[in-house]
Amino acid sequence: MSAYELPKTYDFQSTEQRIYAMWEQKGYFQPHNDPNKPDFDPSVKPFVISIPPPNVTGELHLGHAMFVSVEDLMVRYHRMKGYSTLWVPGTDHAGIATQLMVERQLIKEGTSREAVGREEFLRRTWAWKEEKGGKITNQIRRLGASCDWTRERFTMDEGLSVAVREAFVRLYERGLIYRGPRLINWSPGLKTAVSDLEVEYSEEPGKLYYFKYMLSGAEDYIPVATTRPETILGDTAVAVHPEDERYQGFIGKKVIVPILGREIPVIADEYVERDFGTGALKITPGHDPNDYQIGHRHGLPIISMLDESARVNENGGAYAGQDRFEARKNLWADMSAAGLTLKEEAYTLKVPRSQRGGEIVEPMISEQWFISIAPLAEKANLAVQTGQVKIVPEYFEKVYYNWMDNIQDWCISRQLWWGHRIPVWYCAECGKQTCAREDPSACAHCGSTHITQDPDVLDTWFSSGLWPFSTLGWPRQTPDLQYFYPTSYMETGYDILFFWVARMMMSGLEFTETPPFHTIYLHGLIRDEHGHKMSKTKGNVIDPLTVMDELGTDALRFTLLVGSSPGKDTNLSLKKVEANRNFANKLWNAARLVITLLQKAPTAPQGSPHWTLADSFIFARLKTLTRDTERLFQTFQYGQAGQNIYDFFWNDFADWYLEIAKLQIAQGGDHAFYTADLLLRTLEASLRLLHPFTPFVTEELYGHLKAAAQAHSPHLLPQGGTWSEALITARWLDPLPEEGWEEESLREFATFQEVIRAIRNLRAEKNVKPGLKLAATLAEGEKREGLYPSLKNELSALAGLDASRLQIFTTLAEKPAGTVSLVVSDIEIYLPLAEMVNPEEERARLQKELTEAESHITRLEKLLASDFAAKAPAALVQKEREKLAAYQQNAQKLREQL
RNA sequence: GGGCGCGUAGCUCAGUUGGUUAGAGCGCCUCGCUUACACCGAGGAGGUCAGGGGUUCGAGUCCCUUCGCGCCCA
Repeated sequence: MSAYELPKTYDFQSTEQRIYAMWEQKGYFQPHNDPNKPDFDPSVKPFVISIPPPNVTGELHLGHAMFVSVEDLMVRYHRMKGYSTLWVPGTDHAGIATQLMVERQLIKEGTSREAVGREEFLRRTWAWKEEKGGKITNQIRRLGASCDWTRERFTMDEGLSVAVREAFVRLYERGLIYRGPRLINWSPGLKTAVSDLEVEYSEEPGKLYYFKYMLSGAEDYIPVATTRPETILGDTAVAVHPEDERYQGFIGKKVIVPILGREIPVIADEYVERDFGTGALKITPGHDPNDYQIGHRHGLPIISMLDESARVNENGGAYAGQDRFEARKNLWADMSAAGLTLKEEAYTLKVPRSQRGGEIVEPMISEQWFISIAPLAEKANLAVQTGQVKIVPEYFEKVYYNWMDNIQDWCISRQLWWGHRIPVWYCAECGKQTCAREDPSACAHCGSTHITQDPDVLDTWFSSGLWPFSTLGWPRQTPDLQYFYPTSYMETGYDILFFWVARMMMSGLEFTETPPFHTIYLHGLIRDEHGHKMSKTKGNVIDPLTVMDELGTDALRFTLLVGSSPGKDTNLSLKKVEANRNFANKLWNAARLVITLLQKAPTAPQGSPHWTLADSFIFARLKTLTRDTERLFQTFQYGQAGQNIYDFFWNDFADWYLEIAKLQIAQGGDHAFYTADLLLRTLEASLRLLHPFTPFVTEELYGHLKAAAQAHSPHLLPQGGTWSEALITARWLDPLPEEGWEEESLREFATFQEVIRAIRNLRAEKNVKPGLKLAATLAEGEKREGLYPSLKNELSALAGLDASRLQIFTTLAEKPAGTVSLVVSDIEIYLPLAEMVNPEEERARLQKELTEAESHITRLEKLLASDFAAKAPAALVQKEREKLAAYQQNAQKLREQL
């Protein structure tokens, strides 16, 4: 017999790349039922996920590792279930980030974006993308992502650009896109508009400045407080609360803007908080969103006092040309000199900072493109309300509604070069706009050829919003689009629910008249082991690539998937990953043992199987596991599912069944054959259930197990009867139904485990030498007559008894002399340890057990005498009655010992 | 200000239609290199499930409330 042997530890480093290459090369990542091929069967159900496209400039971080782990699990599960599974990968062009990167390179070369010009800049950006853009996708491959790389997309690809163009033109034609001056968030560093969503408000120490707004033609003044004195230059009113007695007399009068000397009105508005500051509010509609609205209500003029670099412009009088913070200092100093200041107070500001780079953004009036979003939002809201689209976890539905109900028009233009250019041309002669699917050569209104295209590009999220259908070929009705769309799940982090998911919902409903997916699964964010956000400054960043190098991809994936639940943040520690590396090794070694054992078994059975108690136990447990796993997968509780499989494999299978199986194999004959058969089936089933979690080690072991089994015997087959070419495409193990015999086997095996634990416990307590085999006498009780004699070997081996000196009786008339007794349920065990123990201590031990049993008896008697018996489900009551009977028997046996 | 969530063993967390004696990993204590695994095995200590009230035969789980913490939106 040529022995099939495995190395002593699982070497993930030599395995992962090889396995991934094999999967990809064999085409397993592609849907098995492809609408572009002649044998396509439209009746086969597809399962589709579009990847949340990472930035093409990106580097792998744990957020990526998380979504890849979850999505790959979903995809592998459905693939094994027989769906025609498609996971579409790709990247987005990340307008700002990519442009910055290329600009930085240009600056290093001593030139600049402006110097090389738009065309050359774009050429260089594409060159950069071609050269370096593949990095993130290769890193995603390392995570084991089983996406169809033949369908990889990029938001700036020709096809996706056509989609963007089509979407823009359609919205334009429907009148949902407009251009105009509005208050937007401006990035002075990047010189572009940024989305409201891309602004974070950080609490920072600052000051509240109190000063005088002098009444025109009088000595009186209104005290006003502000956090940003420089914006005084753009003030167009002072507002007070209409019911504020202090300022009643001022309403309708004029006040004078400090230093500049402009006259502005005092207005009354209920927005003003009387308790804040002085209760009088300066209004700067050109540089504050709330003031902007108040300005609108009162028809106030809007003054922009900053230019695109956030320097004071010509409206700032003497301060023109100064930076915003410089102007703040100077203006305040001048006001102070003029006797217009009152005081300064420490105050915590909420400073608006750009998510990218942390620069302080400036609310400014600017000419931008917008989408009238309300009509789209309404449909998107309805799709969730009607249950067409489900959000997991459910409580995020409220967050979604809340946002949709308060949605603001979406500013889609960016003053960048890298991105989809706005397809609108302005005519120099008639002044009208031409918006077209194909680049026009003449004005659509007057035919003039003097037209110029709008210089702006679209927000990257505009193209990402089309992702689920643009990647499948939309607006063309491709076979992929027809078959794979709408997609199935949208899986991503809850932090981009608004940025991206909401926008896909709106775009999908608008352009394809269907929600782009039926389920939105949101995972939480990953924090460090103490729940802190990871950041470079804190130095607590965990790099997934390093983790994979050191502990293996499967360990990282399993850690991210298990112990986390949907929508909740996960704290990751390397300790956990290490524990799961150990689990992978446990799998490896259990499989190694199974392979060794099955080669020791006969190659064919002689008769039909006689299953032992241990056999029944492990199979019953496996059956329960298959049912639990299915239920948990269907309800998105992947973490719990993984935990269950882990517990089953390590505790039930490795710690208990394998130990017993060694003995059963050693017996030889049919017993050995059927043990090998069950070992194989249980292990193979475990590999299938685990494959979506830990694809590499399970695939590798599947290969070894299959080869070893096939080499040994044609009769050794997996549950279900057939081997698959590879585990990735093996059929999922469907739930195994209960047949009625399981409960008793499980109960009896649990008692057997307790007997062993009781003996081990006593041995440990009494410091019996580990190698010393004890004699023992056991009374198994009438109801299980004959069971323990059949377990003699197993009991001896596991409890450290000497099988030749182990006597088993049904009942015993009297206690053997010189022994210590143990009682488990109604089983009595006697060990010849009398000389090692103090009789008083023994009595105390037994008395303690009796007291405990009696307290249970009292509790259960009380329970069964209460309303419980009448109102609780009958099966439950019955169970409690049985428990009571068991405790009564146990107590009886204990009393006999005392 | 509006909304959402969390508080379970020393640490990090599971615990989903309410139903045994509330679990895991790590850490801790005692043993043990028994030919799958020391990335291991055996045994053990450790919890008023934040506090209070309510619903129920029965509450970590449902409701109310107090305290503490976090997040999102204004």
